[in-house]
Formats: sequence, structure tokens, C-alpha cells
Amino acid sequence: MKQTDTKTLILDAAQDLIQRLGVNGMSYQDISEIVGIRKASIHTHFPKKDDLLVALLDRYSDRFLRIVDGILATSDAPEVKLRRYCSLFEATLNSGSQEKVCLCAMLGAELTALNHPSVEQVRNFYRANEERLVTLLKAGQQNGSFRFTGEVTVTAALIFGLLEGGMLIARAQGTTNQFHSVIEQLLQLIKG
Amino acid sequence: MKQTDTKTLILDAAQDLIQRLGVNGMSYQDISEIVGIRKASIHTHFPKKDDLLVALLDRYSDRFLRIVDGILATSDAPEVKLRRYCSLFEATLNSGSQEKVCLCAMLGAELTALNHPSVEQVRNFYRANEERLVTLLKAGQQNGSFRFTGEVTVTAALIFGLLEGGMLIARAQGTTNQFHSVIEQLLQLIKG
DNA sequence: GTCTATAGCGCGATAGAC
DNA sequence: GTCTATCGCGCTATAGAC
Repeated sequence: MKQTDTKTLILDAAQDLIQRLGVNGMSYQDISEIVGIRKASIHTHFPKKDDLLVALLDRYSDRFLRIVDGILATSDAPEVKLRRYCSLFEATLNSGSQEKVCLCAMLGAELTALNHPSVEQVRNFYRANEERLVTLLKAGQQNGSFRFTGEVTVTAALIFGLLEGGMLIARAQGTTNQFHSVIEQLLQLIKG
Repeated sequence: MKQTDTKTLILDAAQDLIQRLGVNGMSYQDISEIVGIRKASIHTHFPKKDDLLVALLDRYSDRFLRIVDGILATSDAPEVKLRRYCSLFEATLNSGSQEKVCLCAMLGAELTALNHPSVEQVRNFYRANEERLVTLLKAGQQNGSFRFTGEVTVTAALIFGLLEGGMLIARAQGTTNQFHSVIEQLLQLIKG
């Protein structure tokens, strides 16, 4: 696949637009202006908007989870792994000139306006992330570096919800620096 | 103001639609079908869609913060107050037959697609909530019922981000029951 | 205040030439 | 694979009768 693969450029533009403006704020016209192609040509690569969304979610989820699994596969301490995991969300927020939130945070808000295949993709992304967090938290508990009461699955949901929601609030308030402090505070609480 | 005030009915319908589908998923046509009025008539009460959004955010913020201030004004223990505050978000999630998220969680996601007045309204809602949480957390720290390291403002942002984000995730995954457990887990962590 | 009718726009999508 | 041209739709918004 060439670097200037049109399909890739379309996906890049679509992802950027959705992370900033939402699904309904992304149009074939917007993409065409970014990529430098006529909007009718986009239909050659993605006949329907749903096709584009499905492909985009596949790519996003694969990329993200690949990085997460890379972190989990290291020999780092659980606390370090968790910090690195959280920093992925920080990196998204600070990427590019415009502040972006996680693709699946945007789609989660607009979920009831999506069609079936993408709804399941978003849910799978959430579930996959929480599963990774469960693994990470269990390792930290056994290791003694995490000390908290209550179920591990609930704590995983707590962490993931905070990361997705914290991004939204931080972007709106322009307090992306504080988002880092919030994550550190979370780590302190988990460490007990 | 009569109970069947058309203006009120329009606001009710708009709020319900936005909490379920987002701003772009709410149209004058949708509202007209719910209220039982022609869509052109809605413009009599709210000439532009922005006018409707501004009025809706005013009403929502006033109502919500009035309830919060009512909780703060009681003689309940800080821990009880915080639990009651969090339960407001649970109540929203479980209200009606369709699951709804906080109006300002939806608007936070779509923020960059909104116009100026509403953007500030959403930011003010976030700030007002975090200010109340700061007051509550300080009282709990002095009282000895909350024990956590780090700044109070950061902890307030952590709690608020979790509540707004946790709603989105819970709605998507259909785990509204777990959202309750997440809140209890948060309280345990704050209590130290 | 509500109605019918319509203007004007942007959108997703398709047909057909090159 | 990209282009021009166009269709059909839903939307916000307005004009004018009742």
C-alpha cells in the first residue's frame, strides 16, 4: 500500500473530522476538500457512508488495541503499564493543532444515531479496553502495587469511563494540562 | 405559566431528543411530531434553532444546579451529599424508557459544532459543577470523611469527568446497573 | 398562535463521459 | 479512478392566509 493511497487519505480525513466535529459534522464534501478530490470520487472507495465508518472503526480499534497489547506485553511494573495506557488518551487529546477526543468517545455520544454494524464496533472497543484493564489491574493487585476494594471489573469501568469522559470535559474547558493531573490523581487512588 | 404551555412542551421534546440522539439528531420536524404542532409554528416560539438551544441550556443548568445547591444546603454528611450528587447522574441515565445521558455530556461531544452562546453555556455548566464539588470535597476533608492526596480541584475534575463519561459508556454497553457500582467504588476510593 | 406553502441549502448517492 | 452533472431528500427558515 502506497503512502499516498487515496483510501488511506480519505480515512485519515474522516477520522480527524469525526474526532473534532462528530459523525454528523463529517461530510463527503469536507473530506473531498481535505484530500483534494471530488466528493463523487469518494464513493468509488466507500460506496455508502456506513462503509466508510465501518472501515474507519476497524482501523482505529486495531491500531489502538495493538498499541495497548504492546504495553501489556512489556515487563514494566503494572503501575507503569497503567500510566502508559492512560497516556494514550492524553496523546490523542494533544494531537494536532485542534484538540481531539477518542473516536469512540464521539461515537458513544452519537451511538443511538448510528446504524447496526458500527454500534457493535463501538461496544466491542469499549469491552476490549475494559478487558485489558482487568488484566492489568489483576496483575497489580497480585503484585501488591494496586490496593483497592471492590470488583476489578468495576474498577476497570471506572478508569475507562474517566478517561473517555475526562477528555470531553478537558477539551471543552481548555484544561488539557489538568487532564494529566487527573490521571496522576487516579493512579494515586488506585495505589491506595 | 400553564402546564401545557407550548413553549415548555417544545423544550421538553427538544431535551429528550438531544439527550438520546444529540443536537444534530434533533430537528424541528421531530419536535413537531412529539408536541403535535406543525414545524413552522415552532419558529413562533424559537425563531432560530440557536434560540431554542440557548433557552434549553438555561433551563437545564438552572434546574440541575438548583437541585445540587439543595443537596449542599442540607446538614447531611459530606459522604452522603456526594452520593446524592452522583445519584443525580444515575437518575438521568435511568429516566424514561430510553436511556439518556446528561444534556451537557452530549453537547460536550458536539461542542465544536455549536455556536458561540451555547459553547459558553456548556462550559459554565461544567465549571459550576466542579465548583460545587470543590466545596463538597473541602468539607469532607476537614471533616475527616474524605482522605486523598493531591489538589481538590483535580479531584473534582476527576469525579465530574467520571460521571459524564461513565454515563456514555454505560448507556452504550447497556450496563446501567454497573454504573451504580462504579459510583460506589469511586466513593470508596475518595474515602481512602 | 397556528396553519399551508415554499424558498434555499447541504447532504448522500447515482449515471455516464473520459 | 476521477471527473461533471444531477437527482431526491431532509433540513432551517420565511411569507402570508386564517
